[in-house]
Amino acid sequence: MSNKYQEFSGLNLPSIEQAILAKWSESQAFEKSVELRNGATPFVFYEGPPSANGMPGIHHVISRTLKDLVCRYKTMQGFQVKRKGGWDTHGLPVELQVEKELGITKEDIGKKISIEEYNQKCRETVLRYKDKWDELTRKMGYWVDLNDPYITFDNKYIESLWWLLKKLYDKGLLYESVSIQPYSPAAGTGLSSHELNQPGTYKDVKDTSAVVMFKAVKDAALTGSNWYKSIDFSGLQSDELFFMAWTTTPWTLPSNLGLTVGPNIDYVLVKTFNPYTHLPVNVILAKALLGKYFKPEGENGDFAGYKEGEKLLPWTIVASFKGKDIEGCRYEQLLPYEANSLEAIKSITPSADPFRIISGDFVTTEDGTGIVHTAPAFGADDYKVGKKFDIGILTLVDRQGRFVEGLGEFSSRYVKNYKDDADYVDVNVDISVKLKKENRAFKVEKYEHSYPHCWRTDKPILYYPLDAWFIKTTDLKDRMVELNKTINWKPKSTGEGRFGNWLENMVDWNLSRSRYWGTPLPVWRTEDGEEELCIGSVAELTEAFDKATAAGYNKDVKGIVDLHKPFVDDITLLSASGKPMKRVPDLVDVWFDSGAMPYAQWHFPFENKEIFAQNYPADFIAEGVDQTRGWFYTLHALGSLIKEDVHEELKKAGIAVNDTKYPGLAYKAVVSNGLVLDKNGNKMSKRLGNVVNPFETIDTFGADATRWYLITNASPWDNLKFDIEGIKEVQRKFFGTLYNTYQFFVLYANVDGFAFTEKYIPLEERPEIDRWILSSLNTLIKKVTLYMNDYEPTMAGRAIETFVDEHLSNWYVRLCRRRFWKGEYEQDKISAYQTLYECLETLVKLMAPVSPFFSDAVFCQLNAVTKRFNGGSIHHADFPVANEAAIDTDLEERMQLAQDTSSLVLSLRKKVNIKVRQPLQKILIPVLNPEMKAQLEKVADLITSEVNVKEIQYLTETEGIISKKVKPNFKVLGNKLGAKMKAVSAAVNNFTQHEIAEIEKAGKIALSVDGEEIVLNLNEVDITAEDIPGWSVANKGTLTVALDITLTDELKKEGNAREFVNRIQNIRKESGFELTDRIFVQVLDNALLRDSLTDFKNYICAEILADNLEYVSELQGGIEIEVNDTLLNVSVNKKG
RNA sequence: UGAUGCUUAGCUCAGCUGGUUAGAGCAGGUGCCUUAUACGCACAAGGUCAUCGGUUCAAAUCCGAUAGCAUCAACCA
Repeated sequence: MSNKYQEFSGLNLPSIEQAILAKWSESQAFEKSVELRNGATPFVFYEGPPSANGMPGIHHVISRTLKDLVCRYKTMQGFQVKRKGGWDTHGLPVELQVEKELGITKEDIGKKISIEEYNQKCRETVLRYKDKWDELTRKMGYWVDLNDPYITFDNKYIESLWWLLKKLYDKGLLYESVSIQPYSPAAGTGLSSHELNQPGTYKDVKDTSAVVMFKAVKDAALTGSNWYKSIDFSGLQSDELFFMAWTTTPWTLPSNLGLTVGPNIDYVLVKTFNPYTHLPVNVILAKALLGKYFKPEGENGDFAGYKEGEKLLPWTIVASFKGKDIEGCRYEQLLPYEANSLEAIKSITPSADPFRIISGDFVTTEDGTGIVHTAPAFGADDYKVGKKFDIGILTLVDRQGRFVEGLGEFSSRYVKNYKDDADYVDVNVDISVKLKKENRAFKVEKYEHSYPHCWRTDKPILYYPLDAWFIKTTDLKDRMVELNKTINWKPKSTGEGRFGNWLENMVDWNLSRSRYWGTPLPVWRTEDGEEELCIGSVAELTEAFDKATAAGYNKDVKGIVDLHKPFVDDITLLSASGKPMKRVPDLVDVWFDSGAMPYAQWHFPFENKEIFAQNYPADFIAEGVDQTRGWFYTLHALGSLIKEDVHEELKKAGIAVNDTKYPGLAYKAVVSNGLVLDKNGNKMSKRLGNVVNPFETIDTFGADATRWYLITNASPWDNLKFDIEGIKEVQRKFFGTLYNTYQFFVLYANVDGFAFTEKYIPLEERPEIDRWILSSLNTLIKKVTLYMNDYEPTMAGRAIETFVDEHLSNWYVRLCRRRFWKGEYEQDKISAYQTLYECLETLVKLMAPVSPFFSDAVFCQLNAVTKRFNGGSIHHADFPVANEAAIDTDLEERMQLAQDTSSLVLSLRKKVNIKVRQPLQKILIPVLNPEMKAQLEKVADLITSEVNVKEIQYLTETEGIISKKVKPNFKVLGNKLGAKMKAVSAAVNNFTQHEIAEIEKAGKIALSVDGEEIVLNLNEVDITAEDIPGWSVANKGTLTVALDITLTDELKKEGNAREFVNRIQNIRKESGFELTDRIFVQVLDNALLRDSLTDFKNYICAEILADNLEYVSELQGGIEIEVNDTLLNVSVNKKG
């Protein structure tokens, strides 16, 4: 083992990473990092399963970086973090891809290709890019266990899902019902929301819309109501009242069963004329929408003189009332036929009580009339409100999109032109015409709106009642809302806002999908639907199967091999009464697959109950924000739904269960990261060609730089504008700086043989600057730990960046350089080495979670010499813990003061064009209080050497020398004075130097504002030194610095000497001399510089390691150099 | 259409419970190679804090409206 630190041969992150990757795999570093924490408190992480049927993109890198860094951090903190990987394998995208590749459509399945072959194809396709995913996982340094991943198509996985479904079924939480879903009559199929979200499905179309009039029935409820009694019928056109409702789909009118009003919306009764029939009518509509139908100039118009053809409708408001006042009123059916007779309605829904005014919150006064025509079969809202008020349901359109028989002249007509019939006559127009004629239409017009179309047939879809299976999530709503409050959401607003609202407005989970490749719903049913059986395990199925087989069924079925279609569909089971049962055709939503992963990944409850018990719930999960209503929801919903069953199973296994440990929560903390956009803020898409290839990025810039960039550029939950330039900057600025600092350390540590073998020098024996950087370092540890615990890696990373750049590299190392190469190897030097070593070692540990490669490389190279840590990788080490005793805030403050002072002096020098190499005599600093002076005195040496001045002069008694500025301390005074603040502020700003001196001396001053005497105390104003007349002054905050720019001959000479040294050093370097080579120098005598060189000869010789400096009158082969505008001939030679 | 979030320098981002010179980095500008680093350092310049209104002595910050962008949900009379 070498006792020399290994130097990097240039900063090449990708090649460093390759070496580290090789080492990791050879030493099984990941596995070891988990094993080392055996017996430690587990920190549970769930991997959201990616789908490997597509290529991974850069957005996967950010979410996986986030997951990885949390897991690595927690591991370093002493937790055991197992990370079981997983693959999402079912679902529509897989099917669509297979169909595309085979060139088939859904209709061909079961015809051109058997379901068995089709599903086989899906199974093959689904892990197509697994290799690519594995490669990315490896290269980006994502530590996840891919040796034993959960795979959602696995029989065991499906069996766990069946167990869950059975539990829900037994509790009555799994039920079949009708739901209103997008349906394409042209294609004869329901559409998933995914299909509805394909680009181009929403098109602007012009449809015939109608405002129709429903005639109120004067029954007891109506005439007995308060609002009816309030109407003065003497002024009315007639005693007929009409409710006006608007529709863009007149074909739904025969199926009308109710009218919905907003309970708190204001409605009015208006007397007027029907613009088509010109008959006098009284209509009811929302007050806010009057303007849509009536012109202001028609109000209280000439009723008597109104005749046909008159453009202006006279109208008068007769009465006003709220929606809730008319709730329950009845109206006459608009278009009565056989098919929608009350008998027909009752035959479907015996309890139905249709043709009433009902109320719903979804009603708005944005458009229409504020009264919504309600046909429960053809709208989700309609269905819901219809069900609530039990008005029945009529589906007078068949699955081809045709009216059913029994609708008179409309029977059998297509409600939209689904067949591309050139002679198609729009039935909506005919219905409108009929209503016009019957004095039942008030306004008919073409209305343009966007309407969804089937992506396959391009025909308009309609909303249609279809059978579907649901999970009754609404039953558990309160629990889910309560539990959500205990989840640590990052960012918080997503949990409270987006997710919280989603929970508040939750509807039952529509679970079923009419597809082929997915988890089958384990429900078997007799043909008449009377008997049903839900299967909860393979054992149950086997038993039932055997029973049915014994009864003579399943002759051609081999047995239970695969829980997918078509195999399970071939299985016939026997009902309790001995009838055959077939499986219902539905599959379950793939979101159920992923939401069930906490259980199914361990094949719970069939196996691994102890493992499950230790790994539930998750301490942390992270995915894209698009998963809020996806995975985050399904995990949460299932956690709530299945709580008691989980308790029961764990108890059975003798595992202690309580609500604190298993509250029915699937995860305790969740980070939802934003999207990755291109550098212009556009979404990345293949079409635009702005997709960033993660492999290229990592190969070119390294995973560390990429990860660091992704994490520090923006908070994970903000959208990230991905710009390659940003990665380059990170590489240069951050990794470059750290690299140089390491190389610097190694350069000298190798010379001196520093191996941290000397005993740790106590802080109080170290110089100020060492104590300062160690104080800052420990402050940094505190900050980083706090941020990391709060899932704020961005803040953590930025804090590390600042430390490396501003504190360590550009202050500590810069100021301490001499200590490393000058002098003997004794206490001060060792102190410097120990300090810098500690900084480097701690830093790489702090950054290890985010940049796992470079940190490990540096750490191992440091450790190879010092062997302070007994282990193979930084990821096996413990995260640094801050040493409070090392933190000295006063010290950090005064070092800041030194940095600020230096910066001000440099600024002044630049202003007057005097370079730093030219020494100056002094700077003046007005000190406002003794503390400030004391602080400055401690760092005076640092400042003077840094800015090359001889001394600092402190100004305490300042009246007359410097001019001061005073301003009110708004925070303090604002509270005290309130409204008088403005006047006082003006007065204070006008203080003379004398008044400022007075308040400083007396500690208070009285002033008269608006005739009132107000006493100001010293602590209520901020006094700063602003200017020193005749001096060059700069200030920052309360710090003011003046620079004496007088150049005496002495100073000039010294400046020349320094310039000369600089030139000689350059020559040394150019000549390739070793650092320790002694030289001798000859200078061709020059009158202008002679004094400078003689006076500072000793200094010069010491600096340039010259044994002698000779003045000669003649010089051959010399080099011409320029020293402050004077040319000089010198020769520099190595000695010996 | 709704919910949520965002809008601060040319670009990427800070700015805590309101307090008076709104901060960094990059790019651009100027100047600097003192034995770590020119892939660097220093300095200076860059702003109607999206717009309008309100609350307040005081608003980038709190409230309301508008516009634009984004995500999700929906598109319904």
